[in-house]
Amino acid sequence: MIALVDCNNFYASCERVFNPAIRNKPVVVLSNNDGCVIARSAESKALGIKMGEPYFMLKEQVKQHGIEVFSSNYTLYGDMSNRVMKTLAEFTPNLEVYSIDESFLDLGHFYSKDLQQYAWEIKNTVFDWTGIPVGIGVAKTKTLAKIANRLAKKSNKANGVLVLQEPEHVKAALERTEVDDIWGIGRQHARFLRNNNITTAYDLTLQNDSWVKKHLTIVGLRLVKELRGEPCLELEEVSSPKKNICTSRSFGSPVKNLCSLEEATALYASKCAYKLRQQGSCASAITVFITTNTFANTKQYYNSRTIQVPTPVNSDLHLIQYASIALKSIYVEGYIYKKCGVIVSDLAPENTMQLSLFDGADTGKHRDLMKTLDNLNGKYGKSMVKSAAQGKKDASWLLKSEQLSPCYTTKLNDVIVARL
DNA sequence: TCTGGGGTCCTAGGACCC
DNA sequence: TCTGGGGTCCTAGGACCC
Repeated sequence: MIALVDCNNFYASCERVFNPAIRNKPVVVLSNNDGCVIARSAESKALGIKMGEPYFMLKEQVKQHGIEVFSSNYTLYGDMSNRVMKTLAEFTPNLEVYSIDESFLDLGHFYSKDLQQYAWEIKNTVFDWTGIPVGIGVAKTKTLAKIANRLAKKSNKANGVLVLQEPEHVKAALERTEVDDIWGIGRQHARFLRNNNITTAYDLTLQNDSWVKKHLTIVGLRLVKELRGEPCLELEEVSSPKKNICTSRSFGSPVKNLCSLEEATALYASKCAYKLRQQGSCASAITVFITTNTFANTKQYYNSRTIQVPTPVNSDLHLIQYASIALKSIYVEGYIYKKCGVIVSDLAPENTMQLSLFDGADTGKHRDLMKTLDNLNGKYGKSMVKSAAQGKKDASWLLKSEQLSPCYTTKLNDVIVARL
């Protein structure tokens, strides 16, 4: 049996743990740049606030209902996530951390225990140890566990924990689940299924395998088998290294000049370089893209450029150099830019790197330099030491984060300031 | 005025090989 | 009218996830 443990309204719950004054108030957390709503407490959902709603369209409601608004604080959420996952690891030797707020737990070894009771023990312990409320669904496959989890949260009777084991319970759950709500069925496939009179998960399990494969590909067929109780998706306990890494942001205020774009590109290139080093990879291709604001009624421009490099790299300085060349080749004056980003691809492990015969990249020197840089920044705070190309920390193009909460769990200084 | 930022996998079609 | 039979690799685009 597999359990899916999912944190309720995760970002909003994180804000509440350290701020008791907002525990019974409606809370929303905004996307980067304070753009739109990405997390809502139960009270905010009840007010009808939608996922992805632009914040500027919400200001009246915020005032009217006293909604507590927060910029997203990924330092805090990442640390809280670690605490939750560590707690979950106490309950099983086999666990897959699926996202920042979800984990699959293999409960196969506990068949003799009462699963319902065990799930409750997990739920209560996570809350006691971290302050984060979770929902738990238990079933024979990952896809069914997802369905159980969803119903666990919806049903008053289940109250956050649902075990689907008996065939009649599984069938009832499938009949209560619309195709749109199945994990792995997105908008397009849901519309297609509805057009074919398949409206519930149960309907889908009755379809013929070859028809499913023809229209929903092999991915859809696996999904249908999982719904029927046949496991097709393994628990992935070790996360495999990323094949692409991207860092991109919208600007806090519109950008026209090349100089600001260069600073932003340098910053994102160095973030990509850091992520590469963290997973022990080097990149052979570096892409830079820039775009105007697609929502605005102004002249639009989008372009990107990919540079293949002779020797794979993961040094800030190399990445920044290549990214700058790419940027200059696509920059056109006269547009108002909203966003840019850096993508690194063709990744290879750094210890099996193929060196170029004609390239004097000084790989060893850069490796030592980056190790020192990472050590210093790890000890004294990120961007303590950085390339001058990244510009100053008060640049106007930087993200808007006007309602940021303190990093309660990772920065002592933040907490002291907050208390004062 | 103001609309996020990451990822993965699959398929079809083209170019190429013998 | 008829015009082989395998393959591989790459890319773009589409679908999905959080």
